[in-house]
Amino acid sequence: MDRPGLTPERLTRAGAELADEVGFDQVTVSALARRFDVKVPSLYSHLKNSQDLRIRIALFALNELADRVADAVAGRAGRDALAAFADAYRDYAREHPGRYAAARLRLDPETAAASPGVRHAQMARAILRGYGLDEPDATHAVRMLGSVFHGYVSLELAGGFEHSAPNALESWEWIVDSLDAVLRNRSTR
Amino acid sequence: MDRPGLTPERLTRAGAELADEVGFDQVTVSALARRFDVKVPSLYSHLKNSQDLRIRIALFALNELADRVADAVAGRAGRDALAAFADAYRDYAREHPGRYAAARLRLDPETAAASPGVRHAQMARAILRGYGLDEPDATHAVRMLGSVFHGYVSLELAGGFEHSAPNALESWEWIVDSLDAVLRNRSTR
DNA sequence: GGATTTGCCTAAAGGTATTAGGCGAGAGCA
DNA sequence: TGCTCTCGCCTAATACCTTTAGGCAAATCC
Repeated sequence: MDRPGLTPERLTRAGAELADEVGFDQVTVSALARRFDVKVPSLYSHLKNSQDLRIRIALFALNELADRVADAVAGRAGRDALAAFADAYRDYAREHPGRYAAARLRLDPETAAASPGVRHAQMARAILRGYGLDEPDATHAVRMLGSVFHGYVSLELAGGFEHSAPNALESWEWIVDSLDAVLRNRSTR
Repeated sequence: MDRPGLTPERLTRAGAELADEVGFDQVTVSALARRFDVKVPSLYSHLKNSQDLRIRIALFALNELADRVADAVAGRAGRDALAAFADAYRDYAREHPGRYAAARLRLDPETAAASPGVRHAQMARAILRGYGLDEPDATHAVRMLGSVFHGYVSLELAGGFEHSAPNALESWEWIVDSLDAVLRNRSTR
């Protein structure tokens, strides 16, 4: 009787893949057990419960996304950095819609504070340094960028831009341009 | 044996209330049956299934939100109209988080095309008329507004702005100002 | 007033989440 | 080599949600 070698890490990764295939809300302990060809209760030695699984997937996705964004913006500044950040964000969501949905899971404050989510905020601030914004403008700007990126990607993934011209990429570039213009205008320099 | 007088409309409205109380993803046929003090299968004479219930709640919420927005922007133009639109949107989401979540339910294309969602797009376009945008800028702008409003409200409802200064309202106003500035800049007039 | 329709009910099957407890295989030790 | 212990997956069982099939009684219609 071969043991499948379940670990929280393998389960999390498989859960992330499952999310991309069938949607994050279809990620279930049962489906994961089927994927490993084990019985459902076997997973409960490695996972606290169903919500624990979802949180692990969310943290996994946040980390992966933060890595991508960090990589994309490295060595860039100003408009370049903004566009790289934006594209990294959108591309990740398009490649991994289930993981992206997972990354939006509401985390309790302690978990969130210790999560890779803080890396995201730091990177957004780093990009804004190029625009010379003082507080509280910098915070407002971080929130605006987060809102636009998340909002656009959500609407695009939901199919909101599928059946009308112009295509989603054109609007995305127009919007990134607009954000760049706003930030330059807000600059105190 | 008094009959509770179930109808799809009453079930939908009660479902919307339930969503605001316990969250849209906790809205279940069982919970609704409990609320009416009837047995679960009784609801299946009035609802096709669980998904049908969710769709009805989504359409209900979309309609209600469109009414609110229409009311808010009536008689306004330019920056005034934009702010009224934005605030109506945000206020609805804060008052009715469950219904707001319902309104984000992904609808199949036919349902969406016949849904109150089209009213939303029309109202957004109406507001943009005041800014004198030609196509395709107008479409880009509609998408940008939708993204920002939806993104901001999602992040705020998820508690993203709770534990940091400045407060969510200040950022909201800063962002609406920024949008107004962008749109004025994009104007061909 | 009798037939029909309507509206909620019981019964039943299937899926997911979760806990409790069992059993066998491999690790450590003599 | 043989004993013990632990670990990892298993069976059993409970509970809740969804959905279908079919029954029964009250309301409605002629």
